[in-house]
Amino acid sequence: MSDQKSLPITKTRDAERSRAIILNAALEEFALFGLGGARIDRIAERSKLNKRLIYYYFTDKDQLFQAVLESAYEQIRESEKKLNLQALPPSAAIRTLVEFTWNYYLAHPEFLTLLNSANLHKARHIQDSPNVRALNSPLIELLGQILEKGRLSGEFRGGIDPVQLYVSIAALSYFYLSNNSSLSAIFGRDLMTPKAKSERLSHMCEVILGYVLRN
Amino acid sequence: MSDQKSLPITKTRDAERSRAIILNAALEEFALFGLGGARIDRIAERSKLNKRLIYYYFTDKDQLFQAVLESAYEQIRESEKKLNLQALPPSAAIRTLVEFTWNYYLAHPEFLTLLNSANLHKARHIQDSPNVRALNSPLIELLGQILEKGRLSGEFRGGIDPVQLYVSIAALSYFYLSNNSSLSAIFGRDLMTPKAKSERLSHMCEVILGYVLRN
DNA sequence: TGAATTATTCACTCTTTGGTGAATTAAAGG
DNA sequence: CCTTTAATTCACCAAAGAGTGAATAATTCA
Repeated sequence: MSDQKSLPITKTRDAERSRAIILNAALEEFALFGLGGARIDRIAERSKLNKRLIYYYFTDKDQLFQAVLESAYEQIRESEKKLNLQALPPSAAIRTLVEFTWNYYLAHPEFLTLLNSANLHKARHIQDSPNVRALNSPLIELLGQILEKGRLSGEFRGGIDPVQLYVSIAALSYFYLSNNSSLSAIFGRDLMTPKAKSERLSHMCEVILGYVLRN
Repeated sequence: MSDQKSLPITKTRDAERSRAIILNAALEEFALFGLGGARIDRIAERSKLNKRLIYYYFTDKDQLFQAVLESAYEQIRESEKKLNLQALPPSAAIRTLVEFTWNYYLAHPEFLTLLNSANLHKARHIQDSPNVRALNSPLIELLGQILEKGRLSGEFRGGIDPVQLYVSIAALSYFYLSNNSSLSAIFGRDLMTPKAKSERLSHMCEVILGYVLRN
């Protein structure tokens, strides 16, 4: 009935939406190819928006990358908040943190790749971002409290630096997942089967809890 | 006295030498910028050899990268061999391995960056390289023996998977060093001061030994 | 409804980049 | 030596890639 001959589809405009779409497409691209390998033209294709828009919103490739990083950090911090670790007994809190870290990285492999790119560039994009630095992991403080609580109750050993512990917890998951391809190739063993993954999680819990628990 | 006017410096030729120079220049470049960010022209400049030579010896960028990877793996395997862990008592052997890993990564930051690039590309270059895969870490077998020896003497707990342990030992050093820039930025604390490094090493030894030792 | 503003598209450009064909020069072998 | 072979240089290209000026169309606001 309606006359579709000239298709006068008036395209709706929405800056917020476009920005978000671009950010998401860029996240995919950077995660897949790294900062150096990412292509702005491909990000445009992915987002199905005009390339010029990317520059309109983000100025250049580096600032786009920085925005992507900021958004990725916001997301993980957001998830961390929901953990509600202070409510748990110390050892359960630590175990929960190990599991959370593992599951988060598993569900967000882009985060790992992104961080690798950021570090290849000496974290310049993070240093330039007050936003990310402000997110200054409140988790560390919380972890400090948990360790102290555990120590007072006699469960935990004393003298643990929360930063060292946090880094170690992250390290055990991060390295396994980020380097999974090369490790699998070298050991000639698929490290991503359900069984392998579950074994890894158990191992990591044993290592970390074995360390924090007295005895 | 001698007539230097026409500088008839006849350039000596040496395929092996040129190959090695290129490989080294490529290692630097890839380590600095990653596979995607590396520039063949820059590798030519670094090596002070003609760009065409790079293609003459290595065919293309990917094969050059693969050759660099192979060489890097050969080197670390070579160093590992010199450790002579079998001669040590089990717990000393484990501690030595932790220290070696840390020191090697510290002395060869290129190795970390290289591996990150390889993994970004799903370790395609490793899978395509029989050479690297053949280097199939004899360390794992050795580590298995050490664990068994420790278990029999009652020092170590049982049921430890050498691969998991190896991955964890590598992880603790690798993550700290590879992500040092972003971690330093986020925690607002320089993780590469001599003090910080020595604390990290102690921490890692405690974590790993705390895990393997019975009790 | 019309003017001002903001979002989007179009059409380019200037460089860089991986890669190559063919000439040239040194070393090796007879 | 002289010829053959292997190492090195030269000049070049087509494609890709980051980035931009200016036109256009939707929205907002008066």
